[in-house]
Amino acid sequence: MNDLYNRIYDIVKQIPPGRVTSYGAIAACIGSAGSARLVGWAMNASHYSVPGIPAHRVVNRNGLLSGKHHFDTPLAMQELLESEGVRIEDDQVVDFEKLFWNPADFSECIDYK
DNA sequence: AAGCTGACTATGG
DNA sequence: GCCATAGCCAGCT
Repeated sequence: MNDLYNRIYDIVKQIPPGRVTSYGAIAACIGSAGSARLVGWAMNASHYSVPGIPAHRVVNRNGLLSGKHHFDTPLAMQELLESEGVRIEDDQVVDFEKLFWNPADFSECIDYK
């Protein structure tokens, strides 16, 4: 239900392919705005708790693949993103603003059930 | 129990 | 425009 992690998982799982979002957006979505770190921490937890979390679609506000080093291989994140059509340049998402997916835009966040 | 760390962000110099 | 500092929550040592 409304566990912090569950909200994050739910949002991240809703990220469409070829799209990316930022930790801050998710944090704001779950109501823990300012605690973007929790999102990253939750991602790390989900990594071994709930597979199927496209953490590679979550990058920092700069569009940088900050979490790539936490994947099985540092290149896994980039490979996955490129596989979805997202171009990566210098560990950074190209056209990040255009590919940015705002969870609040779908209102599936705080307003959820 | 107390302190540090961390896949962040915003502000200030 | 880039480097340094502060604020934030949760988990781990």
